[in-house]
Formats: sequence, structure tokens, C-alpha cells
Amino acid sequence: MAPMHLVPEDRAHRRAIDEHSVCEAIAGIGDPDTVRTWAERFSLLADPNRLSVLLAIHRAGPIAVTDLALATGVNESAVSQILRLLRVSGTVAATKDGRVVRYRLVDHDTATLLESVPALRQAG
Amino acid sequence: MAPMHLVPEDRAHRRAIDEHSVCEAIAGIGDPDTVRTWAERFSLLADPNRLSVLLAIHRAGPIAVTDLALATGVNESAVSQILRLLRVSGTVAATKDGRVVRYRLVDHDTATLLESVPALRQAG
DNA sequence: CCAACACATGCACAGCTTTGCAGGCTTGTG
DNA sequence: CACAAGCCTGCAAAGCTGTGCATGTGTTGG
Repeated sequence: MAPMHLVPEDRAHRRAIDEHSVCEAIAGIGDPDTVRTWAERFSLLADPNRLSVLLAIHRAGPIAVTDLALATGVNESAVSQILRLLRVSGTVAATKDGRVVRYRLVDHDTATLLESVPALRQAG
Repeated sequence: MAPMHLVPEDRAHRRAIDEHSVCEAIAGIGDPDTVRTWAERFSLLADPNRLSVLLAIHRAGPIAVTDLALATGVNESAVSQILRLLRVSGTVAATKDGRVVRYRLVDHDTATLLESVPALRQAG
């Protein structure tokens, strides 16, 4: 990852590289694994349909698949696919009740994230 | 002829649809345009390289492209592509100084978002 | 003027996502 | 038992995305 091609003596020479900026930038990035994890988290919110499903689940507590499809206007099959993604990623969890499966939001970080976005917090 | 199809009045009691859940879900989703806008915003953070670049810019103020490439460990060309995306989306802005171009974060919502994620806020 | 530097762009390709359809499974109902 | 509701899965088409390579533009230094 780090192409250590710079010799120490280069500091004397007038290069455009701002070492302070680079160090600050590296500090800002932090742990690569954390970055990767959050990028994956963000990618789950990066689709309008998925974001709608998540907002709906977050607001309407445990809710059935059909109701989600109704509320979001998304094909029931597509909702199932979305829920599978969210399930395997540990974002939501399912509870079976007869032939109805209700989903709820279980990932605390995602919940916090959804709540921290003012424009997405609808008054009720 | 047995009316097997459901007339509007029948839906309330004969089907599993929970009207309250559906209404709450719809309320939670809110404005579709807002959802779409935020989905696009999230999609910009959905790639590790892009997220790294954004974190670096956010932390290291106006910073040159080469320094960004150094700090993130991403090919300079790829960094340019990323910066173009972030530029056209209004997330960052460029300032030319000689043959150096420095980028800074200008989208307030994205900045707030980055700061609202505890794990991404590195101590300094 | 020439060369090195800093950055941007075009293009092509591999990889992933999304979507719809078709069918399957389980659970209630008559 | 037969059937329908509710939900899940597999599969293939279509679209989108990230990446590397080569090249182009503009600037500085000699």
C-alpha cells in the first residue's frame, strides 16, 4: 500500500509533496478495515429501494414482507431479495409468525445512522 | 358466481395487511425525492477508496491530488476519477494553485455525516 | 524550447448489481 | 385433501461500476 520510494534527502529538495498534509490525511483515514466496513454499510443505503425498505422497517417496527412491498411500491420478489441482503449483512432480523415473516432493524450502527440524518427523520 | 376477488371493503378484515404498519412505513419513508438524494449521497461513500479520499480531504483541509494518492495508496489516475465524481456531485471543490490542484470538502451534509460516525472520527 | 511534473480524460474490459420471471416451499383454510 | 396466501430462491438478461493503460493539457524549471 505504501510505495516507499522517497529517500529522506528529498525533503531538502523542493517537492510539491506536503508531508504534513499526507500525515494528516493518513490520520483522517484511520484503520483500513474500519473504512471497508463502513463502506459496506453505506453501500446498503446506496439504493433508493433498499433505503426505503430500511426506513420503513426502522419506523414501522416488526413488519411483514407484503406490507413492506405495499409501502415501498416495490415488487414483492425484489423486496425479498433486498431483505436477504439485509439479513446476511446482519442489518435486519426475521421473526416467523405463522406464514407471515416480520422484519426488524437489529444493527445499531445503521439505526443510529438513519436517525442522525435530519432530512430522513420524518415527524410523526 | 362466487366473488372470490376482494372488494375494497373486504380488505380490512380478510387479509393479513396491517394498515397501521403500512401507514407508519409510508410515513417513515417520507419524500421519495429525499430518499433518492440520500441514496446517491450514500453511494458516494460506498466505496473504500472513495471513502478514504473523502476522509482524507475532510481531515487534511485543501490537499493536492498527489498527496491524496500517497495517503490513500490509490493510483493517481484512480484518484482523479474519484475526484471527478465527487466534483460533479458537488461534494468537493477544486482550487488551482500553479500546477497543483487542491481539493476541499464543500458539501455540508456529507461533512456532517462523516462526523456523525464515531468509528470514523479519528482522534488527533 | 525542452523536459519534468501535476493532473485530467478516453477507452475498454472485468466484475458486480439490479430486475423480472418462473417456480418452490411452508402454512393456514375450507 | 386441495387450494391459496405469504414468502423465498434460481436463473438469465441488462445495466452499472471500478480499474488500468495510454494519452492529453497546462505549468514550472533549466
